[in-house]
Amino acid sequence: MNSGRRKKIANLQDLADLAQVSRATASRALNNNPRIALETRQRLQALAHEHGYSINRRARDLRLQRNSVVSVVFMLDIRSQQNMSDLFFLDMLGGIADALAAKDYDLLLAHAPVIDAAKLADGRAMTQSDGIIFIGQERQHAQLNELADSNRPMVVWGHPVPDKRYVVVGSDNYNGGNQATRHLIDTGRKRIAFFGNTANPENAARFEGYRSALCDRGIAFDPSLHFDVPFTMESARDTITQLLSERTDFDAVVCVSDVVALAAISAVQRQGLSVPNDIAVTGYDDIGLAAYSSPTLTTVRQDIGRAGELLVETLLRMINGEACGDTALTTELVVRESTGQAQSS
Amino acid sequence: MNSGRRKKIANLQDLADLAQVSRATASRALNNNPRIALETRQRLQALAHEHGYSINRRARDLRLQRNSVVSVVFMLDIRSQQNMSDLFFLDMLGGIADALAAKDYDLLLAHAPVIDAAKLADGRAMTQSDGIIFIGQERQHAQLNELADSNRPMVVWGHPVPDKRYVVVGSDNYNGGNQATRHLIDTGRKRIAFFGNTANPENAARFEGYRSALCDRGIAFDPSLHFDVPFTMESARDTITQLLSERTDFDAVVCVSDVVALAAISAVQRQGLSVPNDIAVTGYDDIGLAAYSSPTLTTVRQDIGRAGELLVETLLRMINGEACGDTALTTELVVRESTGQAQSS
DNA sequence: CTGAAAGCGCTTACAG
DNA sequence: CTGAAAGCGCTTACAG
Repeated sequence: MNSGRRKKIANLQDLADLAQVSRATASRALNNNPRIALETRQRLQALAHEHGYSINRRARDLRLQRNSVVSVVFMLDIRSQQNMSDLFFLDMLGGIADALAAKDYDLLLAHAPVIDAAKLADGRAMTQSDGIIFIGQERQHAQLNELADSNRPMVVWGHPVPDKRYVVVGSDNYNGGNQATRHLIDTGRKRIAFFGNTANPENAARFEGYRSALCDRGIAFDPSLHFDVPFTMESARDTITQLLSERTDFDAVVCVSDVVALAAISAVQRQGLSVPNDIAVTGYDDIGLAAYSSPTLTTVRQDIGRAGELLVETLLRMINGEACGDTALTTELVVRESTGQAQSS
Repeated sequence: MNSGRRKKIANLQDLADLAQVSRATASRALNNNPRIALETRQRLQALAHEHGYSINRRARDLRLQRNSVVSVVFMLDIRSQQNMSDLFFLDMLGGIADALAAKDYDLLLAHAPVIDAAKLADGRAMTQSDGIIFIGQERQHAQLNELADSNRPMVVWGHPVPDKRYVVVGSDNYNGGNQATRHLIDTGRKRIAFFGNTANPENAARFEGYRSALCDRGIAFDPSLHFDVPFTMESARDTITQLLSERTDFDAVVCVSDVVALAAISAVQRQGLSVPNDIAVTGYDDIGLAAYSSPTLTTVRQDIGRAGELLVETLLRMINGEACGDTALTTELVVRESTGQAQSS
């Protein structure tokens, strides 16, 4: 008759005592090691479950010299709702979380709006994880390169910049920009502007796609139709409103993001013009709202949940010592109301 | 002459060897223990920094019998952009991340769209962290109660339900609903509808605030003006469009969220009516887009970054053994274009 | 098929 | 002011 049967099982030793086996056997049983008799394994596993015991991962990982942790570093300021495309990143975060969970890795979330390479290199995200995923490459390229030199597994969401020393997963930005522009040309637009700041590598590639689409269709590129527009909703609308009050000698605009596109639509409408009748507009990202604006937004979509998975797959391969190349996700043009057939000309 | 001066410092022993002290002294020095000579401390700290060594948290935490980890469980499906108010949660996540970092806790992110109490109770989020923050109370109240019985520190973002056994931090929903409704009455609206599903406790409280505002101003509550509307943008617009085709015998509507409000505006406009001239609309949350819709949206705002901090503060107090009560965040009405003064009547 | 023992990297009471 | 030793909870080569 065992007394104290309901005693709290706090560690492997307690469980082993209860089952009348050694700690080693208990460990093997819980890890389903085939060297242990099946019956013993099942008995131990049932016992563990019954008493709500599960292996202490901290101790296991210490012993196994690993972390089972992947850090995700958000290099955007997520504490401001200005940048609507953050929504896009939440979706990606969900994809990453699910993919990591499937591989039994923990997701350590770090928020580092301004990346301080030296500080980050010393920090936990870097030193106590098996690898890192960086979200929001933006203009922090130099610091990322610096971190890459530490030779720890890392992968960055963004666009491959020529002298980068890290692995990148991102959208096929060139093709995305190209698709949007071709669609506008094909629906009869003649003077197509480009809205967006091309200091950002992703935007620069979208811009290249735009230029070559024009070229392919025999339309001369007019540099005066490239307008630098801020990335946030707030300033984008002001800038575009200002711009439209000065000139509207274009019949379409390719925007670098849905946020910018929505700002553009709003500004065009305030100017008393119609989208798409007077000016057609395309976005990029296909955020949830794109299907619900008035008019609904034609945009370049990518499977962002899949992007999260891909980031994880790539990182895990690197953790396992494989060499990995960059990946560009396929883009797809989603045609909605903001780009109807050109009316005149 | 030390040879191998650039040898990799992998642990405390290496550092101690290099500095010609014992492991114990090295440990105390890095933890800035005043029992160690100041000079020794500084020397060791400099050495650690120089060689890029930092204490292995896994080992430290194992020894210290703690985790230094807080789990954040997202009970929403973040992998779908339908629910625009997710944006709201990303912002909250930022607040949580920053508050935890300030307290030297790691943030373990778990995505559990459908919460399985039994599974979660066994899982890492629960067993290997010092406490848990749940985001997205919604209708998972029963499971949360079940988890609460494990007596582990946990705090939930949501609304205090009568028989709950967990600590809640949330918006002052009653007051929020009340503010919005009073504002509509004060600007001359007579027949004010309510859009939203009140099975959700937060929404139910907002509804109560709406009802009592009517009552206070001597307006009879008309149950036929309460419409159940789905929470997602997609279905909300369809439902409201359908609704408006049947009846429009109201001149204002209090919506349970900005998402619903934006859907409502869009549906009203499709009906050929004007917001706010024919129907005024209020939202809830003040998501980034609220300031950029057409018309811009009058809504109930709460300081969501502060909400994140509050969740963390509360949880940390519980981890330290304090008993904690619920907290309701102050709400603030932000008046924009969607609720101009009533034109007629 | 199972167990005794060593050791992952740390911290701290105890001793000096 | 500093060190030797024990131990946090686990896993695994080695031995039987």
